[in-house]
Amino acid sequence: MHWLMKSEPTECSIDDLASAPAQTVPWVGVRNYQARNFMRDEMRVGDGVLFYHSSCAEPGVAGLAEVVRPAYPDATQFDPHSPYFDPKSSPAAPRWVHVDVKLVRKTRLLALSEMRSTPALASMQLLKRGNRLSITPVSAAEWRAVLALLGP
DNA sequence: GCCAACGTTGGC
DNA sequence: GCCAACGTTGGC
Repeated sequence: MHWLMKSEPTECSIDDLASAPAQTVPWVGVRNYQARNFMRDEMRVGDGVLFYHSSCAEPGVAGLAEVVRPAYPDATQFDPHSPYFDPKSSPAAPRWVHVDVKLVRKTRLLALSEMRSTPALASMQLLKRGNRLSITPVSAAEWRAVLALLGP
């Protein structure tokens, strides 16, 4: 399958991903059940990821990545000093899990505005009104259309 | 900074 | 289980 994953560049940008050890980051901090369930139940190693910059001056797809580790417990939920701390979770019954994501390649920025004006992408969940979900599935056709826009 | 959209919380 | 209040997301 294919996915779109949002990241605020001030938290983790495509360049941060590129300079991370093994160009891989743990996708910690997701605190939404739908997004968690996608990672826990549906993501497989090798799945393609559109790395999307959100909450910034130029929102859009900034690169391609892939899932390299299946879901496992998010350590930040147990850390009282973390902004992602969840007092209702416990190591015995972890509530939040996440995958690891590895860079495939940085791309040109495919701006949200360009995505909106591309008919082949009109079905993307990202573009639906009121969408806030930080992880959304991308269909095979949408994936191909994005790759075509991004070029080699 | 605004605000629409949506998820979560908690009283009842 | 309902639903109002509140908090968050995220583009603009």
